[in-house]
Amino acid sequence: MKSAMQPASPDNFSPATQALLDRAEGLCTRQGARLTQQRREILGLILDAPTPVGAYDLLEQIKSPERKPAPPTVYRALDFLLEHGLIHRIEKLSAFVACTHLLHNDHAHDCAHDHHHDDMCLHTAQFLICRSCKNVTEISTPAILDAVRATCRAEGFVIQSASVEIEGLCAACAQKRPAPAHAH
Amino acid sequence: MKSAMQPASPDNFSPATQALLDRAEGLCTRQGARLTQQRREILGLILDAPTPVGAYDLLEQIKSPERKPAPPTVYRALDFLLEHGLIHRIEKLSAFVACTHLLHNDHAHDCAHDHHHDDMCLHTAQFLICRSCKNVTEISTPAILDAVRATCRAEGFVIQSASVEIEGLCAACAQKRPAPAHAH
DNA sequence: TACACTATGTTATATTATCACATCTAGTGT
DNA sequence: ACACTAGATGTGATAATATAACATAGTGTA
Repeated sequence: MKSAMQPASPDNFSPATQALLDRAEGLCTRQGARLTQQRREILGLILDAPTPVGAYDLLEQIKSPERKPAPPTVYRALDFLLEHGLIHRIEKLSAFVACTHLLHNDHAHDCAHDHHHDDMCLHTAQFLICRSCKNVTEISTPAILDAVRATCRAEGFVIQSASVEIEGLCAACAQKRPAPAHAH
Repeated sequence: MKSAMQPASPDNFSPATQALLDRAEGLCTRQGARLTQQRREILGLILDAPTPVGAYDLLEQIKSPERKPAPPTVYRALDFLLEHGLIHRIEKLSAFVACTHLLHNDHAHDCAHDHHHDDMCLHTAQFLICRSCKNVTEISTPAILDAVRATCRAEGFVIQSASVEIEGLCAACAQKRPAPAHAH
């Protein structure tokens, strides 16, 4: 009677989440890395969260009567997930979200290298952050990335990573609470 | 004999910096705000720093035998300067830089509203962050901003602020220490 | 088994930022 | 000059985020 409402702690993830975790594991294996239980759990919690999660939120969530992990446990897992492109850090929020490449089942099975290889190696990502509902949407607009690349080429700047964080109101929230047309 | 080498603490700023501070004061006045001594000092230190400065660096710098300010002193000044568009926060570095609009003397005297009004109200900024020499360059590429705006329009997202932070190697450092052409 | 390598546990601490409340100061109106 | 008010600053405590350093345990391989 309660199995459906269990907290998602020690691997009580939904089948959908498990499927994503399995995909992530595949990605890691191909990179010669291991998605351990610990990392899998952290990634699962991030996947299931409706909005970006802070490191200390995760820390609380993985605590149990038997296990009282310390911050490094979480940060190490986060570092791993970041390095392997499974999650992103939203700088403005000091919080973490799953990479959409992982989430989008569209071209499911061998999506492993479906996204542009460039984009991966550049650790590039773009986010729309809603200040009202706290939802964060990862977008992949070639136009923005192209503009960034063009600028860097012009400056002779060698890009290693680029992040675009746009704060404001998402379409849904903008309707409910439209931005005041401020006079000046 | 030592006046030229004094630490830049209690308003020992160069004439050039003083000029910028005066400009900043003008900007504030027009906005009905006051650039107090304290705020002026913090802004001066940021202007004079070669690279972005952390809040606690500033805190150390404004300490003197007579004055031992606490963190809120610095953060309050920083908040003020941010709100009035005189500085930016580099999220990836948790550090602060002067806004280039303030620095560029090109069209000097009444530059107060020279930059696009839009850009100011949007709190928009773009940075090239060199991981080698730590220099940060603020760029103002219309192409990037346009691409961002176009994307948001398409999504129905209302932009309140947007930041683009690009990490890598500046032209100078890229030559000295070229990025390894990594095999895969 | 022995070894090397990776991952995890554990304690302490560093770094960045804010809260809450007291005090002071500058401008305003009388 | 006076009192009033709003903004600015001082002060002490604490919150929130992140890392260092070193010990231990697991995993794959010769």
